[in-house]
Amino acid sequence: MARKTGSHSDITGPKVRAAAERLFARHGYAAVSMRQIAAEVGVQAGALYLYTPDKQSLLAGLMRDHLEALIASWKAQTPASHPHDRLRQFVHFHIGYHIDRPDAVFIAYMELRNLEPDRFAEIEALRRSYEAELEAILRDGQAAGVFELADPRLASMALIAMLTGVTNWYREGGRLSRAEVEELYADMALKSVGRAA
Amino acid sequence: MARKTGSHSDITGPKVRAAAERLFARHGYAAVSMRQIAAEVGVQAGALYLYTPDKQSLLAGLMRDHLEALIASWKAQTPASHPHDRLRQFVHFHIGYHIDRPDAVFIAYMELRNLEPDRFAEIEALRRSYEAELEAILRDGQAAGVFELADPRLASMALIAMLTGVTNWYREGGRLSRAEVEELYADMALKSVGRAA
DNA sequence: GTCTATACAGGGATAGAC
DNA sequence: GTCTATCCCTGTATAGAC
Repeated sequence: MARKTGSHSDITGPKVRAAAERLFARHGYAAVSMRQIAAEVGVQAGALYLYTPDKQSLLAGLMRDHLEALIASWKAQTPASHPHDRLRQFVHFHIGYHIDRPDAVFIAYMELRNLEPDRFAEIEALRRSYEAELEAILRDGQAAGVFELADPRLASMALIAMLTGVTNWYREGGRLSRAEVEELYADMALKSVGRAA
Repeated sequence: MARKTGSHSDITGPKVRAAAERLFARHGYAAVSMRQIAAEVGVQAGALYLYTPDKQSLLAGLMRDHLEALIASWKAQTPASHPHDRLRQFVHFHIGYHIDRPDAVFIAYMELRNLEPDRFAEIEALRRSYEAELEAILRDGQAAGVFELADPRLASMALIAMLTGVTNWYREGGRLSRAEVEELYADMALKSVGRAA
């Protein structure tokens, strides 16, 4: 048996981050205290400062890690060759990824205003680089004559908002399965950038 | 000339609400203090309690007033007779109304979690009754054979999210005019519920 | 109606013992 | 690595003078 006391930085660090993520998502960054986070982890408030220089760094770290993992995960997908299939692939990926990480998603989209300018710019750049992936798909499809788009930038904003909104209402075990939800959104997305009905 | 001192409750009350709306939207409810609001208005913190019993009532009041005005304003529109035109009318109304009130919109969608259960239920009911207006349009269009919809409830969620997202990026005097934005969103919305291209 | 003054709880963060 | 203890600030809200 390993001894009960000793170094725990390799386990406590992730626990701190997990607790912060859950609490920030549930109550909002500003409404959560370091003491609450500490209580969730089972340590005293002062001990948190072994794992983060301050509260805001904890928030920024969660956001950065989430967005970097999101982008890396998308780029790891084998790209479908036709814009039509590629868009469908994006919809499935985006919804699936977001449904699985509601807390991280919520924080990354809602707590931006609690970052100081430098950190805000960094996180915002990550977010825009992800959005640019969708915009590229739309532009490719437009160039190939597959999509009918008056404005690819606006269309990418509209679609991202539509897709991300799924996290506001989707519940595991609800009326619609994940696969059904993904299919229905993909159908709407594809129709919205196609030729007028 | 009217005297400089005396009763100001008829003017200070609205100023308190306006300041709270601006600050809550900018920094988040939890991050804004009563002292900050008071400073914006030009009174002491204690004086705010002449206009609200507490901070949360101030928030709930802003939300309720916004949603009630939104719903009343939509119901005051002369309904277009065909589902197709009615949906287009909804898109124009929704975007126009939301672009004009970014602060109120932001608060009503983001600060729900800061309400206690009773107030949450009240505000949430208002929000759902507004969403039901869109869902009704979609169902009517489906029944009339104008729209092709696998699931009107999901489609209404998807469209509301898409439309409301415009407040995240639209800026007065930007690349696209209001009218252009409304048109482009209306086109996408109509295509998304139409027949597959 | 607004003010000053203040009560009292809780915030983030640090120091130093163990 | 975690603890207790604590600093100092800020939070909401109230009391009582004017």
